[in-house]
Amino acid sequence: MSEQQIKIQLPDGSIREVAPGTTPYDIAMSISPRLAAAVVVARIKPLTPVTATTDAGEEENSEAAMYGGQETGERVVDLSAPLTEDVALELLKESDEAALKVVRHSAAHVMATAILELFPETKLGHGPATDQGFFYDVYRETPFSETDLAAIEAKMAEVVARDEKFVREEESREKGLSDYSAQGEFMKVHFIERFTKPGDEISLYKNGGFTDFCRGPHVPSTGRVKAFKVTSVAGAYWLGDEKNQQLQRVYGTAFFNAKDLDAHFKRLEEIKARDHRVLGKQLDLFSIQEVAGAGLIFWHPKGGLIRKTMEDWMRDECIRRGYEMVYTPHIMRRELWKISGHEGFYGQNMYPPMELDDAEYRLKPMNCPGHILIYKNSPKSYRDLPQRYAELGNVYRYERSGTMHGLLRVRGFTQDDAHIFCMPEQIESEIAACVEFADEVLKAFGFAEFKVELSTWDPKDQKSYVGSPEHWETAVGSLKKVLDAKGIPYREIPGEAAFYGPKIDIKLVDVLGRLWQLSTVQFDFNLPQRFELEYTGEDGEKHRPVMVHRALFGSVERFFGVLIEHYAGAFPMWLAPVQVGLVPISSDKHLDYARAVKAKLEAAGLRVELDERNDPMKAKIRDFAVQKIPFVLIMGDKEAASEAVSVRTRGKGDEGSVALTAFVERAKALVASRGVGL
RNA sequence: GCCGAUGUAGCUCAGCUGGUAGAGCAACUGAUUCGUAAUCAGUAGGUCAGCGGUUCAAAUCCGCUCAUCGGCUCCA
Repeated sequence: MSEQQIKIQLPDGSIREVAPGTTPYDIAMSISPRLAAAVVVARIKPLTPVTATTDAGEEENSEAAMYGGQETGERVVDLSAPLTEDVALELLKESDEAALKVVRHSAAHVMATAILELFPETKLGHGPATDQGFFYDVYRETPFSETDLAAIEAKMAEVVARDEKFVREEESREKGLSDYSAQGEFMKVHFIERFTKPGDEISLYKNGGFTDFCRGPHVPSTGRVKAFKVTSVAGAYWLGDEKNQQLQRVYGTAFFNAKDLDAHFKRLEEIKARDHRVLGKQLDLFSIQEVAGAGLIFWHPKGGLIRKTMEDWMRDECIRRGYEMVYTPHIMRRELWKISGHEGFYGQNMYPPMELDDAEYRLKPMNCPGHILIYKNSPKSYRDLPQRYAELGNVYRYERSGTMHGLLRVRGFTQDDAHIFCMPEQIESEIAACVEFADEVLKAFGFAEFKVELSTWDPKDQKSYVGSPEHWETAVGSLKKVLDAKGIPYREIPGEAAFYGPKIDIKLVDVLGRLWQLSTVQFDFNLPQRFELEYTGEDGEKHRPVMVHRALFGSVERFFGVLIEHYAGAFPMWLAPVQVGLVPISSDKHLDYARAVKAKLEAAGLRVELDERNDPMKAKIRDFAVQKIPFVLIMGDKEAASEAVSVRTRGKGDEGSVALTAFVERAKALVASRGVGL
């Protein structure tokens, strides 16, 4: 058999016949030595369908999953990996995204090499590539300091300079286990036990004196890790469980060249410049104050104005779509939370009870029970359904102290919450309407793209959920049916559902391509039962309604935070707290005209600010520009004489003088269109 | 909650090994009246996050608390 040639298909479709054991590197060399020097790793895909999975790789093996495609047998391998069967071969150069992940993973090995040379007592966890770079989880009594990180980075440069080859070796699982146990490498032992089974050969990668249990692949040698940086260190729990010991997660990033590395840090700076916490301060939109408490938001006048605009839009849209606006109390008796089940299932996230004369009260973490009480307050007939109650409801949730983050993760927030009570046969059309509404919300606020996740329960952990398996099955079924009918692609995530039912989560994609969880449409078959909700059917009998719980902004605070970052504070005209800034060229001569212009603009419903200071015109223009005001109108002798304004548009600059009436029309039209551009 | 870092004027920050706080911008006052991103000068502004300790002396050293930042975890 060994004499038999194997077929290698190249991307252009051509086929080469080579001896088994030939490596991708050999093939690259045979094409051109320059190609061989440029390639990093190879992607192979068996030409004949795979019959069995090649290895014990479990799905949880994230490092394996990263290089994915087990179904097709497609995988990324070392250039030095001997080819043993007919495959389609793709030689991946540095520009390939898969190659980037490989070099980052190799960088993690380089970092581990450096760490062990400097701090030999350190025990290793794992070191995967991430979207941003890589990390290595390690255990060491003393935490690494900033200087340690600098030393690690310097040592890494030495390891790279040594240009050590990454060599793959295999040995028996038993030997690996006993060696690692002897060295006290408890984490490596765990990984071997978890990702391999008795009798397997395990793979090790060596570079110089460093060996790591690793699935690979790697770049050919450490010298290929050309541009890297150790960025930070943070705590992480072993296996993500806070009951376990705390590891140190040392973060870094790596690229094939310094240019990409620089671009990466430039992008981080751009993200920082868009940070809603930074812009919130600069543009005076909101604050969080230590005396008041963490995670509690103060909306300043300008942020408040944007919020009002968002809320007005949302309320109008709800009413147009057949919802009715309701209001429910912020605190309610503890008894209610016992009935709803929140006391048991959600208690640890609720603020503790307040003792009053008559009973204990708790702040609401959700609006559902309030809406249910409204439903229950009068008998309902099938003719009344669906009932759609909407509320911009303030809820309070106890978030752990280390978890707050600007507007994105807070303790008190406003949900644009609604609950739909309907008959089972109405459920699919109601969910479909919710999904359409969510789509409309995202479009209206300028987000073009979104991703959908369907969260279902974990059947192995039934005690964490309420409802019978049949309930879950039908509920998940109707959510899927709606998504399928609309042709919306989605990812199903078992175990991610709320305790009371499955849900559709919609994550929007912002201008920088980041994902944000906002809209959610949740099925709830728990509360109707607990509150014994019913309606009288056509048959005169009592029936139980079905309940849908949905929030589209999700949280007004979070949505606002994402909006700030999406627009980098340069809000479209309809949302801008100040739409027009007025600059009189001379604050003596032109002030009267400027005031008259202001009055006219305000009469047209525009939000205007007039800078009356005795400062030079340029300074006033600059101040308005820094505040990212859409239009700045400059007025001097020429304008005053002809009822005109000189228009300076954000992002465009000086557009010259136009008649005041013409500008008013333009501005009004822009606001009415809710357009993003100016 | 956990690991690490940070907290100085409204904002951005400086303040070495302890000797009693400083700049730029903003604010205020005055001068300037200007054609598309920072006019000039002056004035005022700080319990150095809070509490406690060490010391003749603490922004600085130590402890605790609070908050923020980067992560873990969790979620709207």
